[in-house]
Amino acid sequence: MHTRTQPTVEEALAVLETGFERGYIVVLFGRCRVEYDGRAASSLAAGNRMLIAKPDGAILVHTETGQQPVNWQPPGCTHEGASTNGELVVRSKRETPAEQLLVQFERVDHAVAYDATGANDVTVTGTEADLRDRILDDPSLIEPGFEPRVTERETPAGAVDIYGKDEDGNVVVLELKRRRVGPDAVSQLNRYVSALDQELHAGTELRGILVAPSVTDRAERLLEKRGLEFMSVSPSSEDE
Amino acid sequence: MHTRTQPTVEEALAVLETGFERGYIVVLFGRCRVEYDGRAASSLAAGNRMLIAKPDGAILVHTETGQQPVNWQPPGCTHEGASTNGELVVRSKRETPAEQLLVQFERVDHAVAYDATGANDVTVTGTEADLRDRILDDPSLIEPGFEPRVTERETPAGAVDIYGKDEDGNVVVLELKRRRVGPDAVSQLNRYVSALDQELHAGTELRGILVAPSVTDRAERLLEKRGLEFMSVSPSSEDE
DNA sequence: CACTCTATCTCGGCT
DNA sequence: AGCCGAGGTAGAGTG
Repeated sequence: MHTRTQPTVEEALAVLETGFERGYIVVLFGRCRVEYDGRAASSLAAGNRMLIAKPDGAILVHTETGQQPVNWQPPGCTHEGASTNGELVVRSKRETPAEQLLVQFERVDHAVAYDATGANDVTVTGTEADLRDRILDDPSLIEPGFEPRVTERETPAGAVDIYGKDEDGNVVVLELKRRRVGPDAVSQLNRYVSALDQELHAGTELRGILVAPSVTDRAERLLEKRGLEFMSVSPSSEDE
Repeated sequence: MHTRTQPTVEEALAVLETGFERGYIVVLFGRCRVEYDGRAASSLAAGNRMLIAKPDGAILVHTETGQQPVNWQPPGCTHEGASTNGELVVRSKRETPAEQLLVQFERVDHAVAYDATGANDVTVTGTEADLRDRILDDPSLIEPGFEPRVTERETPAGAVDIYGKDEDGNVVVLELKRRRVGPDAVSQLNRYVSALDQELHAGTELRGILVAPSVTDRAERLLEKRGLEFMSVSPSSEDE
C-alpha cells in the first residue's frame, strides 16, 4: 500500500503509476473537473470528489451523494495519468464503443494505492434461479398436476423460463420474476406465447402463466386482456 | 480530512464517527467479510476491499474488479460503526424494504474521511430527451407531414413518448429509444398502440413507429408481425 | 409511498 | 463482437 497526503502533482502521479504497475486499486481524493464523451457525452464542473481506478480498467468518479458514480468507465479500459499545466490529469479510453473519460485535478488532497486482492465471488440467494429451482422441486406450487418439461426452451421470440404441461395435457409457458412485476413482464410472456402459438400446430391449447410474488394493477389488467394467468410464488419460501 | 494508516480498531472507529458527524465520505481499506440480507441475501468471504460510506446513507463495498460494488446499501440508510470482538464492524440498515448490510473488518489498513462537497450536477447529452427535442424541432425526421401533438400522452398502458398525426390525418404513436433496441421496445410500443386502439373510436387509422438509431433482427421481425414501423433517428445529429 | 420507465445502465451467458 | 435477459438493478418523474 502507498499513501500520500497533500501530494504534489508528481507525487500523486507516482502513486498512480506504481499502483497501476502493481495491480493495485488507486484512489485519488481532490478537486477535479470531469469530461466524458462516448455513448453519450457529459460535463461536470469542479468539485471535491473521489476517483477510483481499478486494475481491470474500470474507473469511477464518486461525489458525496448517490450510490452510483457521477462518471465512470467500464472494465477493459486503458487509463493513463499525466501532468498537464500543473494539473494531474487521468485519462481513460476504450474502443467499441469509442469512449473516453477525462478527469482533471486542480488539487489532489490524498492518494492511496491498495492491494485489494481476495475472494470476490459473492453467493446470492433469492434470485430467479432460486425461484425456478423451487418450482422444479415442487411443481404443485403452480397448480396440481403441473409438469415441467424443459427450462430455457427456445422460441423465435427467445427462451421460455419453464415449459411444461398441465393435468389436461395443455402446453404451459411460465415466465418467472423474483419480485413484483409491471407491464414489461406481461409483454415478455406474451411474446413467448405468441411465438409458440404459431409454432405449435393448431388445436393445441396454450397457457401462459406469469409467476412472481405479485403484480401491479396495470400488469394485472394487461394479463387479463391478453388471456394470460398469474400465480404468486416467491423465490424463497420464507417470503410468504 | 482525516486519515489513518494501519489504525487500531479504536482509531478507525474514530475516523468513521467523526467523519459521519461532519458529513464526510468515509473510506476504509482492509480485510473484511460482508453479509447482506433484505430483498435478497448474500455472503462474501474475507478479502481485501474498500468500503465507502457516504453522508447521504449510501454504502459501497468494492473489490479489485468490476464497475459495480460487490455489496452496497442505497442512500437513506443509517449506518453505525462498532468495535466487536476486536473487529471493526460497520452496520447499515433501512426499512421499506427491510434490509441490512454487515461489514466485519478483520484488519483495517487505511482509513480516510474526506469532505467531498462541490457541484454534483452533471450535464449529459445524447439522451432520449435530446432525441425527443430533435424530433419536435424537425418532425420531418420521422416523415414529411408528421405533426407532433402531445408528449407523454397518457394511455391505459402508460404514457406515449410522442403522439401526433401524419399528413393523411392518421394518429401516429412514437416510441423513442436513444440506442439500438431489441424486442422489449417493440413490445412497449405495441402495448401503447393496443391500448389506444381500444380507446379511439373505430375507423381511426393508428400507426405505431419505433424511433431509434437501429433495431436487432428479432425486433425487426416482431415489428413486422405486429404491423408496426421503424424509423432510424439518433439523439444527436452527429451520430449519423 | 407505489408505479412506470430511462440508463454512458452493468453483468453474465450464449451464439 | 452482438444479442438477450436478469438485477438486491439505481434514479427520476409522477400520482
